[in-house]
Amino acid sequence: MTAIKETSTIQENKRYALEQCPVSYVMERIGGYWKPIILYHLSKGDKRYSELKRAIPAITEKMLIQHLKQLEADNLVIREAKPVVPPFVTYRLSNAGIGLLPVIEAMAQWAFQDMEGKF
Amino acid sequence: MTAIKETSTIQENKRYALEQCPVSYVMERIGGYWKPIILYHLSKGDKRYSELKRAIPAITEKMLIQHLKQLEADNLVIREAKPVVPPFVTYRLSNAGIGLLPVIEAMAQWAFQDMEGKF
DNA sequence: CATAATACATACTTTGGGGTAAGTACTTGT
DNA sequence: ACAAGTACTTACCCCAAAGTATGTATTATG
Repeated sequence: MTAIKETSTIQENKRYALEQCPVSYVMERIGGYWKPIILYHLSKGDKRYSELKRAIPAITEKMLIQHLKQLEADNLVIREAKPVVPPFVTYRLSNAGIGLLPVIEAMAQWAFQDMEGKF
Repeated sequence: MTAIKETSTIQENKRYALEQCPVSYVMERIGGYWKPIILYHLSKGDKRYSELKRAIPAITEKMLIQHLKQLEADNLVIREAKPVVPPFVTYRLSNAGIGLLPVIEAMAQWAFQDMEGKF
């Protein structure tokens, strides 16, 4: 989970951004290549780890759990593991994650309108 | 404006993300450290280049125009330059940019709720 | 005994977004 | 003559996010 140098300018700017701008605050949590896609899939229903993997063929396993862990740490998704073998792990949106649905939907709406040249 | 290697996996994945996920489509356009902040400021009214600079003290001039150019190329902001000297350049949201306001507001709402531990 | 399936972990490498620093053109004010 | 203000541009560097590749534990099944 890649250690972070606390002194770098980029980290200070990140902090600045988070304090100044609610939009940055959100981006910090759902940004990156894969998090939006994962959230989009989970917004359509709970999914097992392997289901997500199959649903997003282009993602590597490293990226998948890395982001799932971060989303879990950020309280956006909840991990549920049944103590069986082979493992059975389900991911679903938390309350905070569900709270993001209006954002997700607003984005989707804009995206489709923009794609169709509506602006 | 940093050349991009067209063959890299990361670029292919970006393309994949854009095609698969409307959320990624939006993030591609408003992502990064500074774009959200710039948009947030412009959402409160048109601004000159120097006004933006003063409004966001932590940003460097390189980052500021770089992102303004990208936002312009992405049709989110409109640049208007009066042919006077010293230069007088104004930036404002385009129709597509204005279309993003619901997204911005949904994000802001979520951010403030999350900050106050509402989830 | 070996392979498959599931859900990860971890060492190593790449790359592109962001940062630093300096320069440009043109005019007004002192 | 020189600094100050405005809106940029350009060359160079760094590092954190993303990618590659391989390994782990456990049990069922042929």
